[in-house]
Amino acid sequence: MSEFDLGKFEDEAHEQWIHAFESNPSNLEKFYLTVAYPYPSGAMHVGHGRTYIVPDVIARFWRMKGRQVLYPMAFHVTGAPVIGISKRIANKDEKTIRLYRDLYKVPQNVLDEFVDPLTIVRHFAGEYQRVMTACGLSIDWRRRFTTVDPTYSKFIEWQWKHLYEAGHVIKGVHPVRYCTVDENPVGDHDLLEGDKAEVVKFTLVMFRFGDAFIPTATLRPETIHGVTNLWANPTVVYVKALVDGKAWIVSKEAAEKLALQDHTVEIKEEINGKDLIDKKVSHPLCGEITILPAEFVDPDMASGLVMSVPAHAPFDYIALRDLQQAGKYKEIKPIPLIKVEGYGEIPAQFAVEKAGIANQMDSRMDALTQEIYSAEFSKGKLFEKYGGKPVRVARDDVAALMVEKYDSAIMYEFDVRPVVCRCGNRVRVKILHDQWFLKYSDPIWKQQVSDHLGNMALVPPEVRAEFDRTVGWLKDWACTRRVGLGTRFPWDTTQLIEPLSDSTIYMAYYTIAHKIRDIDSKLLTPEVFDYIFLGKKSDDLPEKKKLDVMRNEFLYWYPYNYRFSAKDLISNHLTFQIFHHVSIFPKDKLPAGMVVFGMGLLNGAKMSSSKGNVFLLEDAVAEFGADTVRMFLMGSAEPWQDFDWRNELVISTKKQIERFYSTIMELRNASGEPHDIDKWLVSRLQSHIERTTDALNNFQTRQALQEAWFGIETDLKWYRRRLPENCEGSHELHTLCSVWTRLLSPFIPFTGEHLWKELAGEGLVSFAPWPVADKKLVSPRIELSEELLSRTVEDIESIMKLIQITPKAITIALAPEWKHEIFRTIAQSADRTTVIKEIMKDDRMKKRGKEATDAARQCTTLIHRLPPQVVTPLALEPVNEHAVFEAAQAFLEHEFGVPVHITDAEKGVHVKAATALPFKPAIIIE
RNA sequence: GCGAGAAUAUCUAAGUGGUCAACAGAGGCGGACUCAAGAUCCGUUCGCGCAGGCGUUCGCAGGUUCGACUCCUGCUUCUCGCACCA
Repeated sequence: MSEFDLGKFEDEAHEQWIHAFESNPSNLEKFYLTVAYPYPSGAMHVGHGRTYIVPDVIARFWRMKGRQVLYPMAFHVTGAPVIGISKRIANKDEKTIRLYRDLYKVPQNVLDEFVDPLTIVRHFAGEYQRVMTACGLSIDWRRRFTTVDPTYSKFIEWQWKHLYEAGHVIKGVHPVRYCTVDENPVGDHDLLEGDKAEVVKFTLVMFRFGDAFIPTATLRPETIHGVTNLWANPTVVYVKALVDGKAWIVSKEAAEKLALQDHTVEIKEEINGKDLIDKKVSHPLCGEITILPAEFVDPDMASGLVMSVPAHAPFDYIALRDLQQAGKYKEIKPIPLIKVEGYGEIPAQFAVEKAGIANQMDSRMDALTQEIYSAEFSKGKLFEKYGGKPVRVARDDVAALMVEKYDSAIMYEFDVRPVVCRCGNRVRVKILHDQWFLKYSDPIWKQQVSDHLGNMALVPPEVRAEFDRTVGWLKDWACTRRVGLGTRFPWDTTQLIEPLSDSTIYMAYYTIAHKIRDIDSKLLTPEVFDYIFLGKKSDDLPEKKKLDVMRNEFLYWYPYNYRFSAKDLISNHLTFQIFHHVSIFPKDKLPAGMVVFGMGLLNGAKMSSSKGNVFLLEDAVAEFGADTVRMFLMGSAEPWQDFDWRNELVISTKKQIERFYSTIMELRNASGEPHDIDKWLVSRLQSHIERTTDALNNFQTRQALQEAWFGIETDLKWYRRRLPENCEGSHELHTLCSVWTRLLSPFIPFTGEHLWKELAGEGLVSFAPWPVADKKLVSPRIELSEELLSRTVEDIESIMKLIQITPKAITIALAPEWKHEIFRTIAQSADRTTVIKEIMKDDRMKKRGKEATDAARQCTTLIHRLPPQVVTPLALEPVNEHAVFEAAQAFLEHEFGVPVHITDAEKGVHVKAATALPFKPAIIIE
């Protein structure tokens, strides 16, 4: 007999699986599932493991159910991250090198090559395939591709041609985070600081100052009527600059920013902040006012100069109050212009005084400012003399008016600062021209997506709300980039197609990925793809025969049945791909379903490569075995729940597999004659088959394992206990071994293959038929009898534990027929509260008096306590309790080591016998 | 702040109106086996109880109901997303 050796099982299986999962169109019904392909910039950890093992278990399940299953894999290598990584490695950045050398264990000679970004993704793509294979993923690797393959680029170009023709691709202007040193837009992952910063749109209110303008930046242009002064910082150096030909006075920083935002800026002279103080400026909407000094004015905030509305801005109010308390500018009074319920005449004053704020350094100032802004925006109304409009309306009206008539401009700025690039430089807002967008805001397109989403199977169903919301909320998506790897944008080849936008319909590409390689990418015109995917015929298509083969592959496999992905992709990728599908493919080729996963934790903390809190998948497989890793990941939580990897739990999973293995090895040769209890075991097995199948149909890997593993194991324990002494199991057990091995093999395929051979199964277990429950083998009566017996055994045990005497004999007293009658009447009645009265109308019961009412009351309680699957059959037909216990007498005597008597409760053996009820005999221990 | 979910015993976690002191697993404790360890098996794991029982529990506070872990309202805490990017 061979030892339990996962490593050996793995070697054996790999040898047999080499080309086993390559999948071609056939006569069988297909099942096509895909999972979001990885961006291979580092090594796989156990969290990735689950992402790809869940679909594998499902793939293996459907394969055994007789479907032609396709599970393909590719690598997403477009985008910017590896560019940054290779730069950092070239710059000998310690942190990056440590991550790759020590955590990901990249050999030095390979690491040296990483200065070229493509080698990084190529290296890890190879690693991914190796580790995925080690995990036993049943992938058709012939279809592997990367998103920079020339043929793939042609496919993307074809897709974009359609999107463009459908009017979904539009050109626009877009403010981005921009690093002036790198001369590139900056993504989230390239920020040292300020990753939460948002770009906000300020209105520059232009105050006339001699021959120049002083622009002040504000989010609240409607408050212009309440401006009492400007604020300038006396310690800051300002500049006079020609902006688009007009003289502006702004901070030095602001001049730089404006140059990035569609303005020509020519600096003429420097002006010290203190020279501006007490100077007069004017604006048509508020007249002449004075520039006052304030230290809180930040030269790096927008224009570096602000207008002061002390009636409505707490900062302005306090700054003015401070100056006035020092005896200056006493003549300036706050000018209220907005009425807002609950904030008195002058909201800023009201709020500051209510909060008891002493000076501008108070930490509550920001919160207070926010509070007043929100209150005024949601409930405030301008005074009648200023138009009387609600603030939310007036704000946009005034802004538009100012731009139109009073020389105002727009300036973009971050709401949180500083924002710092990884290179150490400050990030600015730059307006990009020639920016292309996917018009996800298009209501017609949205509607098509919503309509189709309604037809899709979403797992778990709760995610539907989030999808619906995402579709409603999506705005236009900037879909071109200036840096990174990827396909050139057809209408502006200096730009690249953005990485999320080139990954929306690649599931269709898998169907032809292994064939299209044979065709020179130069021949891959849009007409070629039109033919393959849409069936549009056109003249002189190249390589027509090959195209027909691909057309057939596509028609066979598409649409995919299920797409798997982690839940964080709902708000982008998973929704994008529906947009693109509905735009390009006909209705019968639109995706059928999606399964959304939870996230992974490691020892209770979030997994994160950068924090070093990861456990590499390869190490896990080497340490515990692939089957152990698979079974643990599938069994610890359902796919959509978050899971937690803990080594000690994984170890016990390994023991379970070992126990399963040795049980099968032990049982497979049993050859005894069948006993009654075999019928019970076989009957129970059918329901385990059914429940495991149901669970996997619903992607519930945990539920399936509970049934297929613990469910069967528990029954087997009872079976062995019930087996007569000196009896080995019957040959029925061989069937059980075969069924059990097949039920578990999607989870533990390596052990499965090995055992399948030991059981002399035909071919590979990976392709063996999935067990089907046989209704003929289900016998509810036997299960019910066994239930009665096991409940009685439990009762005896619990009594024995309590009374702590050494028993000499046990008597089981069975309830008389009239109690069964009462039980049935109650169990069948709709209203269990009044049924007692009905029963007592019967003369036979009346004669028994209190004894009968007591029995009725006890039966009611009992019926409530028993599970419905017990009560329902009992209501129709009682169990022959005599027969059950007499057949089990030897078993009971063996269990308890004393003589067991079975008798009728009414034979007067003991007072306790009176407590006997149907399905709950009285127990007398002496 | 906005949107989507979640909260159950030591931990993971099942449970959508009476099958519930609450499936299952892990861990702990006790025992059997053993020279010993591991593995395996058995028992126990809210409190009380020398007869199969009783009491108090499922984030917090209320409510609906004959009856609530399950339904409703409010609160608290946690996770995910909120975009120019994998």
